[in-house]
Amino acid sequence: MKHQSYFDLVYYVTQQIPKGRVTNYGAIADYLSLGSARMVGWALTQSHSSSMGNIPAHRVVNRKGELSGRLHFATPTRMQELLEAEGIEVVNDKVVNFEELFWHPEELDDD
DNA sequence: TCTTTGACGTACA
DNA sequence: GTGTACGCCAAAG
Repeated sequence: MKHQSYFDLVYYVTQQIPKGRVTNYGAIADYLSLGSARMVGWALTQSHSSSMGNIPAHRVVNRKGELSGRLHFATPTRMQELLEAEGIEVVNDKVVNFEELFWHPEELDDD
């Protein structure tokens, strides 16, 4: 690891999110000490420009578990489709059992 | 350089 | 529960 922008840090953490789990912007921002959840959101807007490319941004939702960033995907329904494909229930653009599926960066529960 | 905006979150009326 | 205000900090115009 070398000097990396908060962008890369956000991308890295986002990629660590286990399949079928979700997290929110505040958790990542706090874990990386970015100081603002907006930095996470902003980084994800540029996720398509990241060197890694495949950033599972669909696993990152807001504090309410709402798919606030769905409009930034290829299609507004893309985010929900990806979540449902991982076994996550989405109703009315919100994650069902969000608290149960919530994942914290510190847990790093691989598998 | 200044102003506005933003995939957020918390506080308060 | 809803609406408004503010903090946070970076990018775009």
